[in-house]
Amino acid sequence: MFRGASAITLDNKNRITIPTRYREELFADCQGKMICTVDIQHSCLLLYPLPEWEEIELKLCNLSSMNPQERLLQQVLLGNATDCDMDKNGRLLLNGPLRQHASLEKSVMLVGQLKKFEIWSESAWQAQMQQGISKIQSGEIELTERLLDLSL
Amino acid sequence: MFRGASAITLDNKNRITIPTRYREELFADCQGKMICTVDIQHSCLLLYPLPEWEEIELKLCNLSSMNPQERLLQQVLLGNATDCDMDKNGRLLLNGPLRQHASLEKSVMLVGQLKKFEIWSESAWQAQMQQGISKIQSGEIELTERLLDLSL
DNA sequence: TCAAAAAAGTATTTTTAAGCACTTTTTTGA
DNA sequence: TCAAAAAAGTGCTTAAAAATACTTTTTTGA
Repeated sequence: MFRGASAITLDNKNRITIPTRYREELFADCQGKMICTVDIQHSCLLLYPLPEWEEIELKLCNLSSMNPQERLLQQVLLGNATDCDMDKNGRLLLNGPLRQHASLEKSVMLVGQLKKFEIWSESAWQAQMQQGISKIQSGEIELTERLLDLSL
Repeated sequence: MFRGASAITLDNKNRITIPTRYREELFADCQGKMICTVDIQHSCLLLYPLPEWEEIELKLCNLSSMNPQERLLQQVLLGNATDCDMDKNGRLLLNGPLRQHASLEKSVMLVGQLKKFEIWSESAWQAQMQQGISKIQSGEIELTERLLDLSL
């Protein structure tokens, strides 16, 4: 399970270094083999250990390609899915389309979200956190059954 | 079970010293391994012994990332969740984003809240206590079933 | 006044990032 | 079609920064 946000840099070969504290778990999960694709709600990327991604692929496989919305999801998610293998120094290469979707420049955030990571540009992540917290504090969120169950 | 508020200081390496009276219990619970994240209602931090936090993580895991509100909560809580291990002097390091969320400067309050701690800037804590008590005394709080059941 | 705890200061280790060199693949032009 | 050049990918090394450990000083409370 991954958690926490780390500020990292995209080097001039378009690689990011995975923080060392995640590497052991990643090698156990997937020998460093991961899949990166675009997020459909935000300008960020999603990074999955291969076995996790394969479960998602199964679900995508069960969508109907006759339903335009379901097909669109398949196209976007699968079309952007890229194999990213950690190199011997714990780095991942991010290709152009992925970087563009998330507007990645030099300063990048890698955010642990349990079974996956999110990859954000630093400025976009900070904006997301600020407006997220103010949204929650101002009561703009509807408390679903599941949320009420969440006593912190 | 933790209770009571302690005034402590944030040193110039951004560490806080956990009062000694909590240390024995913390070592028994989690060998000093704790998770700190932001509070979503106030400008303060929440500090959990690892096993307590893992229960919350399980609940967060069952939220739907397709629902924007549920996903936002995951992002805020998990994205800010930071491993904090007590060092041999019983200290914890607090990173930048956490300190900023709670506006922590030198004077900090560590407040025991049963299974977790809250971390406040001293001034924010005093304000919260003052207006909290006056709110309760002026009857501004709605008495729910659960509150009526609470005979002090 | 003494002892224990907290805070501050110092040193060491680990981690990250940046620079450089080498290899492989792709493109281009003869 | 082939060879040369360019581009892209990979790996290693060094230097800076951050985290961690250790020690000393100061404060607090008994």
